[in-house]
Amino acid sequence: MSKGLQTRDTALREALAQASHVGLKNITIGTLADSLSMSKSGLFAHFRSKEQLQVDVLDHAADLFTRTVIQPALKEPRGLERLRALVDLWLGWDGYADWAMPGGCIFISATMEFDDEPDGPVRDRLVAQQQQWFDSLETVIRGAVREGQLREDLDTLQFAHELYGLMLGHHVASRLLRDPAARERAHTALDRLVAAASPGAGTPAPA
Amino acid sequence: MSKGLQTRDTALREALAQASHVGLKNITIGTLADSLSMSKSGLFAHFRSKEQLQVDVLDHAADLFTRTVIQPALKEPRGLERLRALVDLWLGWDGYADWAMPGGCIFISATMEFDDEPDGPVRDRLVAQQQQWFDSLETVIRGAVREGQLREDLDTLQFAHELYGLMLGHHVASRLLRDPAARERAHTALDRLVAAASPGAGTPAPA
DNA sequence: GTCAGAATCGAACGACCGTGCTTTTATGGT
DNA sequence: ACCATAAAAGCACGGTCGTTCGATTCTGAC
Repeated sequence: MSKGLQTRDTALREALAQASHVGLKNITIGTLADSLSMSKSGLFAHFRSKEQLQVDVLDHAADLFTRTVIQPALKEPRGLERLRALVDLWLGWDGYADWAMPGGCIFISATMEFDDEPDGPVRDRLVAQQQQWFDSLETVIRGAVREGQLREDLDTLQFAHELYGLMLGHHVASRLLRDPAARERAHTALDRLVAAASPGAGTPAPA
Repeated sequence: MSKGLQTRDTALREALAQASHVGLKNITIGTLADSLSMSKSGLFAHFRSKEQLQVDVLDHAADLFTRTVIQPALKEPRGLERLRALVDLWLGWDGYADWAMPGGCIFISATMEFDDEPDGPVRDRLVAQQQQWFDSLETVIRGAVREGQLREDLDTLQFAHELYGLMLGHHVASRLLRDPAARERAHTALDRLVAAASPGAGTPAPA
């Protein structure tokens, strides 16, 4: 790898770490340069604008997410086992303290920062990534359906959304409220979610 | 109301609106002053620091939340009816477009901004508010238990957390993904949550 | 070892940041 | 109508922001 690409990579790693706890909007070329013992302008040259840096950080994070969450989960046998592995890896990702993302999942914080922003390169990329993530979730869920472990007529997209909500709840409980029971609560919620989608479960309740 | 308090109130209203879409961290005395056709220093005098302004904005939002969500819900008969009313009002609150909070629920965005911040006046206030909100949720849920509409041995705190996760999911679906089905999905999730907690429902599934 | 090109630096820019001070203007009780 | 006081304005400060540009140093193929 050429010197330039190597520096760029190091910079992105540090930028991700900083973005995870001050927010993607609030990373600063100057602060980042200091952390890397570089000049502002020297660092700046690698990305041609702050906006581009933000997009690159998102891409870097997505790569990392794929390698540390999605791919390992795909090694588990298809079905509920894979789904549970995915959730566990996901919970681990959100708690990636000390290295990579001391401030917790960057996609969650970036979502809240850019959700009501007008369209733009950063928001667009983020939306695309999240939609792709929902696709992956649905695929894994459908795997469990095909294995006969979840019921045939399950609304897999709804399931994916509820799973996502569960993870968001975990994020708040563990990070803001610092609740030691957060992880256990997430598992409980997942169990209930799976139970309601099991082939045995009757059509639920009155509206 | 004296002139000073009136100005202060107007300022807080505007500050809340701006904070809801640039984030509580990123509101600016200067921008805020311009929006109010005031001088920076004239506005600044009302709050003695930016940090104090942020705390005051949170308090202002909490007041508004109590008046528009909690109190109206308390007019419904205790039990599931009240719980569903609360959720509907809550969904409305998160979509308070055009006035008050064009950027969606400020507590959600503030949570993501301050979750991994060290303790401080702003974070502390936010945590206290959220914990109080969880208490209110639990109280309403317990009301449904006492009415015999939810089962006796229900873990009401777990229920509250899952309900909160559901709302967070709605926030993402409606604001980031702009999914028109977001509200319907939230209702579906609530139905499932209630169904699983109904007195009829058997002890769910294998671990 | 040379030399083109890549990588980095240093200095500067205009703009805006939060905050402190002093002065001007508006308010409202008497 | 007066006047103490409250509210707002004006101005300045040191700092940081993203970005530009020209000069400098380093890298790596030949």
